[in-house]
Amino acid sequence: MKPSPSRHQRRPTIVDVAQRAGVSKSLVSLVLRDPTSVGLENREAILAAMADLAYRPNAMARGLVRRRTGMLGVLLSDLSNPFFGELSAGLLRRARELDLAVVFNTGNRDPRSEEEAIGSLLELRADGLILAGPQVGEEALERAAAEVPVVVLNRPLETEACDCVTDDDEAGGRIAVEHLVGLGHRRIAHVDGGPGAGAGMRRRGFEAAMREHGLLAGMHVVEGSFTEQGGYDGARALLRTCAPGTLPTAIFAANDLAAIGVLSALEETGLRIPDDVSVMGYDNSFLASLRHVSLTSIDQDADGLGVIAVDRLVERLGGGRSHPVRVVTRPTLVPRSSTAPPRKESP
Amino acid sequence: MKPSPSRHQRRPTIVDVAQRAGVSKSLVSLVLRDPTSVGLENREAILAAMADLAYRPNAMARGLVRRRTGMLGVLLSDLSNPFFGELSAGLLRRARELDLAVVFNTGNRDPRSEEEAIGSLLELRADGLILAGPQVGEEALERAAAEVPVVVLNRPLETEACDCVTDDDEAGGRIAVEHLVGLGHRRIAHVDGGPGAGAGMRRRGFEAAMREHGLLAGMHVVEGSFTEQGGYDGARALLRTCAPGTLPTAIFAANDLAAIGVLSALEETGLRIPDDVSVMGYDNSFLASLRHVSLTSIDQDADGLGVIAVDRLVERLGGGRSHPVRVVTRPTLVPRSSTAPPRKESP
DNA sequence: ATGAAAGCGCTAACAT
DNA sequence: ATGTTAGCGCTTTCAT
Repeated sequence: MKPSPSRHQRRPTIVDVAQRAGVSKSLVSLVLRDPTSVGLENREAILAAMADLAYRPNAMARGLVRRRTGMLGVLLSDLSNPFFGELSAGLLRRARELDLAVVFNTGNRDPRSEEEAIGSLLELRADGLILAGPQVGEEALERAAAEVPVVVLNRPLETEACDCVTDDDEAGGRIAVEHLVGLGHRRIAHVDGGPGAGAGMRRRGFEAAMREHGLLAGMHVVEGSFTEQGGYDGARALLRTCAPGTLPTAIFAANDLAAIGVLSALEETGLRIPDDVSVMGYDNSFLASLRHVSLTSIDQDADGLGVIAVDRLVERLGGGRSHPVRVVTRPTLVPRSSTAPPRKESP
Repeated sequence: MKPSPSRHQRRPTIVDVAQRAGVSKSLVSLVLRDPTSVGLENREAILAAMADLAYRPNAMARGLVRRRTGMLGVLLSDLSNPFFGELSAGLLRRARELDLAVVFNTGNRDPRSEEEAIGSLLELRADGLILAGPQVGEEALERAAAEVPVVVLNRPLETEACDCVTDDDEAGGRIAVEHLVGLGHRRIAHVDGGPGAGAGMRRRGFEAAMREHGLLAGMHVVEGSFTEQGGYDGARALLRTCAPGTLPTAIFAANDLAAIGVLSALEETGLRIPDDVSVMGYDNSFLASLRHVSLTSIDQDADGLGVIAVDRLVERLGGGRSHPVRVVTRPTLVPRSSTAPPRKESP
């Protein structure tokens, strides 16, 4: 009969290891950090004892005294957006390389629960925070930054309290226009991302480039969001409001998800892509690369952003820098088969 | 001139709060757990002090003495698969409801790095582990289970050391066949998931149902994988090997991603969906629901699986159960527009 | 090269 | 109702 039914046994501590190896805890602790600093004989005894007991150092106890947990806290605004999946992949990979653990959390785009989520990461004593597209107010960001270094991703910031790394969304908007104009399009519409972070910049870039090309007359901007539904609704609105024959020959959506919504709305109306209308997205997520979709998109290298974020944070943690830093990455065009020159209408 | 340039100030401890409120640490500790058990006057003084200092309890210190961290460790086999995105959403939501933090990690489907990832979660002293589709050997699972309760998701298990919750993939395979046969299909192919967890069961369900319907003659099974590429390659193989006129009228892919690959391969050949060929996926991920895709799929309720996993784990943690449990959920059919009756060829 | 001792911030008996 | 005390498992001077 088992003593306590299937209870998990007390896990071995550093003292257990020390006893079994016949040394003091200090020596065991030393071996953990720098085995060579311990005499060969003792070292081997300790190593053996650790293996026998399946000893696993307690990161909390260590964190308590070291005042550093080796954990990075990450807030993702949205688990279901593939962009964040790719971001976390980069993040995790880099963190592992640096031997850091990552604690994820999300607030589901709700400012209140985001604050709670951040609070929870802080209670766990994450050494630093990476906030991807947070919706909380800047005061909340500053409060967090008063406790640990904070890197904010993909959200333009006023405050100097946080580091900030973001894709140049305005440039992205311009690149989209350049691509379409280069193809010969003159009537171009944008289904924007609504109030989401970065949406405004993409729209401004789009508008500015259109203006510079003297294409304001044929420009349309309709409201959308960063979801498939948003793109669908935006495209429907476009279809509804445009006089026949003045329909844009190209549509640039705020992100890939929305672009897929646009695709659907157009196809439902019997329009062919890219023959009748060209469509572009943003993010170059795996959705865009699906053969069935094959969407021309603007790549903001989510994976790379994750890596940069970790590196900036670690730089701060190491005390190597104390002034805030703004990193702005350049998006790039990834042409696929959803864009093509417009059909010749009148020569 | 700042004392130490932009260093983060020492964070207030329970002692700081106690001093400021003019009481002992114990009282502060009490207020943290049950405010009503403390005299009104002191309680208010303590609450005020906490607010003034922006005090945040140190979860590590607490965890050290309580022998419980309130953290759940979660291993995801693949960040980029939407299935896991939806799973984590359910997981996180339920965990938050129960006031538990979640620590994510991944081993990128590599057994060795998965073991490391699990080790890291264990060092952080996660109270329990949820492993979604792990690739590690059963001994590794047993070793982990010796330290904390472990719930394994979507992987059939021999060992009794872990709880195990999984979708009934074999039933899923049968459901797919029933749906297609009900529509009138007789020549049906399956692009399988290769060596991935659950792939074998789906295939077996498919084969069994085909046999029961006496459809073995028109059955094809080709190798694929849980990726778009796998589906694409599988469908190409099918197209290549089938004699003209004997091409299956329906294809069931191992998951949605693969189904999208199948879609692409068929479309490239000029085949129309569902007019020429019906296509089904598995997972009912958001991919399937994209209007542009609109894929009939088998739903295994990823979100719900996440909830169940947390609940099972918590049940163990509470000591409410010590024998292992197997939860098998029933998948359901979600019909969309990628399946339809086959074209009448010969009446 | 090794050990002793003093905490890290908190909780949980045990007093009062 | 409130204070005292003894750790939780570990690191880290400081001696030896």
